[in-house]
Amino acid sequence: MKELVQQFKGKKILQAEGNAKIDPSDFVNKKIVDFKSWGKHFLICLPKATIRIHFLMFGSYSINEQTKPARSLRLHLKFTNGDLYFYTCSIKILEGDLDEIYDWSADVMNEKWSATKAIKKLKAIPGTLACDALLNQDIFSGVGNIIKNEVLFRIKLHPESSIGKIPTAVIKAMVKEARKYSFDFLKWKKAFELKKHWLAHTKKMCARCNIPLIKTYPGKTKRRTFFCTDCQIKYD
DNA sequence: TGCCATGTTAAACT
DNA sequence: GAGTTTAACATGGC
Repeated sequence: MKELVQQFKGKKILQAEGNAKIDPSDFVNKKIVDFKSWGKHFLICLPKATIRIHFLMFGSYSINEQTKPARSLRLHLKFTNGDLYFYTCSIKILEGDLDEIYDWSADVMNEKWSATKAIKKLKAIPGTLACDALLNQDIFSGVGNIIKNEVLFRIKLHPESSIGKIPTAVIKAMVKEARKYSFDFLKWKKAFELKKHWLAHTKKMCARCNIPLIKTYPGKTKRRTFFCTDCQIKYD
């Protein structure tokens, strides 16, 4: 999405409407300074404020639709060269310096991503389970439940392993794979072949052992988790 | 056709 | 006050 909206960078917002809780009329006549993202946050930077979009579970967007979309419109921004539409998303206005609001080094897809800082943050929460740690947006901003399951499977780590008991080499592998898989995820999503590459998520059988995978809702996050009791090692 | 889920926040609880 | 649970959002996929 960030790539597709670049056509509106530097453009002035001619019209703004929608059922967002914030007043969209504030955006009219403001210029888009930049588009940024931090994990699952999409940021529309205006001169003195930032529009923060989060798509939650079912959010969507469209660009330059010819006919007015039938779906309930959360926000529509009109530009001289096209239109940007948002549906079913959370919209919030951020005031102040984004560098103070966001830790860019926590975003797994950001160029400022720091594996070293991620490892330090993990060391500070030894009692946390691996399945919860991977979903912690302050450590792995951008990682969601699918990526969690796939990363754990790929590094052969049991989701209920305690962070403090996991060997350093495996922690390093987790941090490295979280970033790598996120880039693969984007690549496969663009090719509409995301599911084709799932090895654990929603799977019935282990791709390595060919034995049934376990499906549970572990940890504090209680999110759907698929894992193999044979090849994913539990450290506790 | 009904149920479930790629996520987060805030209110309502304990 | 801290921690936990529930509701809300609202739609596509299976």
